[in-house]
Amino acid sequence: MTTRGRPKSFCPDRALENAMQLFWQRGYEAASLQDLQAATGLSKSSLYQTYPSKQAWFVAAFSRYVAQRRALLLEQLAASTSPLAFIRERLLSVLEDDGPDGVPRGCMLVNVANEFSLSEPALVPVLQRATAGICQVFEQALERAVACGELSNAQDLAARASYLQCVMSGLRTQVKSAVPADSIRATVAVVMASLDCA
Amino acid sequence: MTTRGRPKSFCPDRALENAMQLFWQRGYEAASLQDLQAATGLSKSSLYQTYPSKQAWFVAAFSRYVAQRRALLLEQLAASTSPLAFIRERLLSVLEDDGPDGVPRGCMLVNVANEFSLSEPALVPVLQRATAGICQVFEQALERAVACGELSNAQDLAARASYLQCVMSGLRTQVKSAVPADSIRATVAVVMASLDCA
DNA sequence: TGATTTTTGGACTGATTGGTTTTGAATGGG
DNA sequence: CCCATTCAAAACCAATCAGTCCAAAAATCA
Repeated sequence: MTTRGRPKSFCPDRALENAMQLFWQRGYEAASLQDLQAATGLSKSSLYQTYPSKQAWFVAAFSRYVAQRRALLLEQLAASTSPLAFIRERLLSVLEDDGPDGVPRGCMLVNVANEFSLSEPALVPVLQRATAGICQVFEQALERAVACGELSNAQDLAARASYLQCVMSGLRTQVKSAVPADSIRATVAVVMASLDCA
Repeated sequence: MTTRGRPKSFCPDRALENAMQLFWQRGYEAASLQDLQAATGLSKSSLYQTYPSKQAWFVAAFSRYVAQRRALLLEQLAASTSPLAFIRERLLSVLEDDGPDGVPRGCMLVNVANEFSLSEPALVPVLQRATAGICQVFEQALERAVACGELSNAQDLAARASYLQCVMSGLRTQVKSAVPADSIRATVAVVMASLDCA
């Protein structure tokens, strides 16, 4: 059972990464097969041999994004000395999110949720788990904040985590609505002040 | 200068309302001209005689939505005895937002912002003004809350208004991510508690 | 009646969509 | 050498897209 025939001449992982970047930036509908070819560098034949459809490419790319993003957040949290600073930085990061064309890419989770609403049953559980995953990271951050004395109110951390995820999504939409950066920063300040209120 | 020839047999306002409902539910790209014909009841010829392109129909429909929504919010605020209750009700209303197909329509402002990011220059000022308009309503509500003693902290009302608009958008995205209703309600509770913290 | 205008509906364009199939060369292992 | 596999490029598919155009019917006014 060894490999026979001509070996793959491209890296499937790299191809998927590039596809992910494409779908992230353009969404599903707006990204055509031509775009997908250009992004991955693969021919149409190779595309359809790797995944059987555009949809399959998309769900693979989206899953990749979800895993990557959660991992990145956890990494940033671990690297941060102050949990609250971590949260503030994450919220403020929506301001530096421009894609190569100067248009904010946003968070692919938010993008996908808004493009499909709940009309694609296959995506619903993925979306649900992904959102919950992000909330978990925020909850972990809040727990640490309590542990290190940055946060006095230790109740309902899960609710506050979901609240933070909600605010994050809202900020992303505001950025895409051309809300001025000062306003975004002011909102972040309100949110940070709200975290420690009785 | 009297009217000559066959009179219009349809109501342009009704047609635009129906077009608005369509674009609200489906977005711009996903709504085809056939859908637009079906929704408005107009023939293709009449469609293109009323507005010169699909884009023109869309911006007209979107402008209509923006005006209508702001008016509705102001009306609800005026009808409400408690400004804070008004805010809570608006936030919770994201839970009752299903379209005819059981899929949440969301807020057309949020939908448009996420579909186009900032890639359509013609939409940017419309989006910006519309978002600011919603914020104004929330700011008015906060002012009233201060006036009637429901809110003790009277500082930075504009920032808190933008914050509420942000939360609203975030909640809409969470609904489209299949976040459970209980979690939504918990988040709303956190937000309401945050409004009055020092 | 005649002039004018809007109606509908269908034919038609040219481009693009996602997807299939074919072809023939490249590249390996057995 | 032979077989298996993969490659890229192109042809091809039916469907759909937004948009244009035309013709004939219908409805009003002068």
